[in-house]
Amino acid sequence: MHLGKYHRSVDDKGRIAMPATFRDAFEDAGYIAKAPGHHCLTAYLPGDFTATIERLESLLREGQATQNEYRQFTSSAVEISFDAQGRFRLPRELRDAARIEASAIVAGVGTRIEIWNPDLWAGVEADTDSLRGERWL
Amino acid sequence: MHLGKYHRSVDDKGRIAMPATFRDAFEDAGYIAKAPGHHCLTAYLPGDFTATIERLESLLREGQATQNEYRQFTSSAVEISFDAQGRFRLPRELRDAARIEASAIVAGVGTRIEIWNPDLWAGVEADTDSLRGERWL
DNA sequence: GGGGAAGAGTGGTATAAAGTGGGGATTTGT
DNA sequence: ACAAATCCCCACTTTATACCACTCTTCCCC
Repeated sequence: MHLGKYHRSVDDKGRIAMPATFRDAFEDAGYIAKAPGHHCLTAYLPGDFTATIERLESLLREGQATQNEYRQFTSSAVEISFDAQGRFRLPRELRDAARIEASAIVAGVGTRIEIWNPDLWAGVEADTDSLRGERWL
Repeated sequence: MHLGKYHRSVDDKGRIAMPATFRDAFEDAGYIAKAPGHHCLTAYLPGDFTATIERLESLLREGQATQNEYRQFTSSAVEISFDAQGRFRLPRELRDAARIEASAIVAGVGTRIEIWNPDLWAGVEADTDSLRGERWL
């Protein structure tokens, strides 16, 4: 399970340091894809990614998902690897899609890890309307 | 598995550079055919292509596919090879069929690789009606 | 509490690889 | 024989990758 929120710089080559807490879960590789709606990016452990793809392909065969849905998800995804300092490279295409420039928020969101533009992330924290913790605390 | 989206120029000789990520999977050769509906082209690894042909022939025997379907697919296909710079040549016939001119999108779509006219690809990405990622993420 | 070691985050440089454009010889078809 | 298409090199620009260097924090251990 992934927890915690980290602020990271993004240099002009698109390099981001994966927080050390998360890095150990990746065995030298991982995947990044646009989240539906493109508000942020999602980072997957290798196993989680293939499981997600298989779930989507299964829906595709049953006619529950469309070819364009499959195209959008797979074509937005990239495999990442880490350099000796634990950084990975975020292609410009993905940075632009999530409006990420000189810095980003890397957040552990339980089952997944998300990468946000800091200003957009502030919007998540400002959204108190939907907070109804009394149902689950 | 093929992932990622790449923009490529197509010169007046019909040459396209296969993205390096995909190129390694081809052992010096591959196949390109019109996708059903001809919205785009599909590139196959040698093994995937023969498997696709065999699947189609199997459907043909069972009466699930027509002879014209078989004719169209096989006759549209061409074998490709790569030059020293990793480029392959897209015959005019196929470029015209997919409305590809001076540039193209090469997209990894999981089990296959597709080649699109950039404007038509924009239509794929604009198709958000079908986005219901909550079912599989 | 102080000193040292180890790890985490950031920045820069050098080298290799990828992508693009073009020339000229050879082949193909008319 | 001629024009068009194809193939095989070569050259250049941009981008990615692998290293190396430095700072700052944290964590031991004395």
